[in-house]
Amino acid sequence: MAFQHHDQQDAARETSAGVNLGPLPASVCFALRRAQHMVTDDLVRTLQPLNLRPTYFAVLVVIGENPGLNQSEVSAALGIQRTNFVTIIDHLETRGLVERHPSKEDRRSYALHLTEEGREVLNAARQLQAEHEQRLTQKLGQEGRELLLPLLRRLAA
Amino acid sequence: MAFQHHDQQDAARETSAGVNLGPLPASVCFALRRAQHMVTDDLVRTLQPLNLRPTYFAVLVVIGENPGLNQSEVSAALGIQRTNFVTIIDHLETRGLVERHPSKEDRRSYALHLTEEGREVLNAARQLQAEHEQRLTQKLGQEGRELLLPLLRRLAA
DNA sequence: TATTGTTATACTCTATAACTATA
DNA sequence: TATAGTTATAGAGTATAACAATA
Repeated sequence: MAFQHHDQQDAARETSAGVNLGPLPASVCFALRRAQHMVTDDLVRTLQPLNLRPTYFAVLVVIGENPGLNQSEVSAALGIQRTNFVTIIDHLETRGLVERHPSKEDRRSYALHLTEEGREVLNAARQLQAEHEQRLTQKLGQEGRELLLPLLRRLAA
Repeated sequence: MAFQHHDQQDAARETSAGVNLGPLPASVCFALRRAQHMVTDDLVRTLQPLNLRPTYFAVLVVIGENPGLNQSEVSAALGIQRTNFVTIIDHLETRGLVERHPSKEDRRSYALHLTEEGREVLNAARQLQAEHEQRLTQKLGQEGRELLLPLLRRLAA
């Protein structure tokens, strides 16, 4: 055949130190792991000045876009278990970025809202995150980025 | 309207529950996170019958392909810190899959080798991992997979 | 001095069981 | 009985500092 199967070559790829990694470089799981490590590290450093971890940023985004949701709704939208979400909201509330308002329809739940400072921090974070995203686009190319995102969504679906 | 410009809509995409996720669905970092979660879960379930986590599988692969390496070399090849690698090797040695042989050149370090059982488990794991990989290829399409891997490597570089 | 393996430690993320107060 | 929020707990993964033996 005219074109070679690069998958076969991938299977024998070596690191810079000459270590044979076998099938790992051709594995989507391990490639994802390494890419995510680098990208997350960059986003963590980018949001460092605001003392915001990526997950906390995502929570601010969702509450900012959908004020009044309760904890179960926000955590479900982000794929976080409600049990693990309590600590996150506790932290954001202690920092004065989020408020738990008593819900009028259901006295078991809280309606989540950003404070004024929460909105300011969120706006600053969105700016920094956009710069981080632009850095990735430079790495991938605009076309590369537009190819990558749908492929990742297919994997997550 | 029948068709829409999906690029623009990404920034306002909603979940099935109607929650607005703002810029998150257009973020490479968050898309990576979700994809990796799904893919890793599948690999974990796939290797479950062998009681092998993906990281432990990767360690067996590297030792199998490069017998005689020491702990620092294997851990560096996989991007694991040597300090965190100790527990991993302890576990694999206790299970009888890996042996630490005293190195003849450097009495500080061990030469790592698979046991016979280690080779058997590795072979079985490679078979299961290949099936997992094929499952992902069905999701992505062969072309999708060949687009995805180089993009992920560019991010990790 | 530098490196290999090691221990101790800590922080994040994730996962499960069980409780309380409401519905 | 089911759900929202909570607590307690445990397992991974990842990070740094410091030590003993050896180079």
